[in-house]
Amino acid sequence: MGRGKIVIRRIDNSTSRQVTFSKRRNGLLKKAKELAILCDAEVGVTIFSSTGKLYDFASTSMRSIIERYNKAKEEHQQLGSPNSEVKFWQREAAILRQKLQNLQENHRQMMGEELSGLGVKELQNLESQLEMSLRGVRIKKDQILMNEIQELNRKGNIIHQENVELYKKVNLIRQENNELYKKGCRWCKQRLPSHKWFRHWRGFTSSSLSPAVPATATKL
Amino acid sequence: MGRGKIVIRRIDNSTSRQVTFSKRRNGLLKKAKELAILCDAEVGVTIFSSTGKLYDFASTSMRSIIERYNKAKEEHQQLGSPNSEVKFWQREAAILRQKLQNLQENHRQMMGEELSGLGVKELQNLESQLEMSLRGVRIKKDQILMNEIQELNRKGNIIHQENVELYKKVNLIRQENNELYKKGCRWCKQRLPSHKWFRHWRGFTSSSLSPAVPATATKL
DNA sequence: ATCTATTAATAAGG
DNA sequence: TCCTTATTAATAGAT
Repeated sequence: MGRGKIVIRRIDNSTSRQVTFSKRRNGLLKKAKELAILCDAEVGVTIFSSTGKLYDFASTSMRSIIERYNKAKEEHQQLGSPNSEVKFWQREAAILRQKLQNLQENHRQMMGEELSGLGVKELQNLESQLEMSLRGVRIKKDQILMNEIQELNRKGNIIHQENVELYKKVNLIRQENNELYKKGCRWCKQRLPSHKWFRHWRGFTSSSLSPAVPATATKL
Repeated sequence: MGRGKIVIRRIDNSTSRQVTFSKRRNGLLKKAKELAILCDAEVGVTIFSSTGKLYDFASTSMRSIIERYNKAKEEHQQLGSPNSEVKFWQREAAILRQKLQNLQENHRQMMGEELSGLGVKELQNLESQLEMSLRGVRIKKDQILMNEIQELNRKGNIIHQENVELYKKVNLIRQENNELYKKGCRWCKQRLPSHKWFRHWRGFTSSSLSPAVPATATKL
């Protein structure tokens, strides 16, 4: 798979050996990953270059793979390990692995995967389960959305009320203003033309407005 | 590098997954060997199939590779050490327990349980996932049902054909009968009234009927 | 298991 | 190491 065919034998030229190592190492690691994903396998690869540098890949963890490897080889050789504690935890792990696998299969079917091998009856059960779940999820979602709408309406009403209050206050103050304008400034007794009046006048005291502008009004 | 392009994602169909595993496992091991030879590297590959079967390759020996790996990683916890082994399996069990818990939570949500705590966005994702699954399940189910209907139709047609053939045969034999009746009994030369004729006559030979009543006709 | 069309890996060269 | 390209090798899908 290159410009020419090669024989599988140590590459003499150290530069091309290094180049080939780099390419094929990447290729091997990639293929290992793919195998693990495609086929749901636990795969570990360990590579030491001729210069002693380490490259590795583990679909789970190298430790787990090495332990599993040792265990698999152990079973082939010696069946009697004296350590009962280790055995206990190994059994525990095996049980959990089994449970995980069962649940995973179940879950995959709910995800609509791995449906081959199921009969009509099983598919019907799955279908109604999914329908039920879907109904539940939709109800929950709608509930949340309805609550949000309700809450928004509530806040809207409050704000509307506040607006009404503010309008009243504004009108009240406008009237007061007009009266003051007619009388002239109560402090300096001046009468000014209407367009200069607002600059001259010092404004409302803060206490005259604040009750109508509560903090909630700014939340939205 | 096959008849079509594939995405690297777990293969759903267990048969093709098994076939692909077989092919790619061999490919990976071959490539590992080639890398070791071509580039003078120390290479180890460990593969556990999803069914737990072990496949491995070591250019030198797995023990040597593991030891070198441990040294390189500066992990001096020897893997045969019983003390650390217990700890390893304890951690392994804890990890599996955690995974199981996570998957369980996920699965429960897909079952429409434990929905509180989810936001609108998450609920929407769940909803569309469920819709997708449901579509898949229904398609699968319909497929099976359609196939069954087709098969029944096929069988129905075959039986209908057989019926037609049988009718022909019956008519033929009825004619033959009539002729025999007119001529009188060929064994005893008697002529009997029509209503006594059938009792008298010994019946068809079995070979005259059997070709028209094949085994398939009784299958339904 | 075998076949083969197609894709993926990679040898050679820069 | 990266890029390009011609060529071989791997393999997906079918049988």
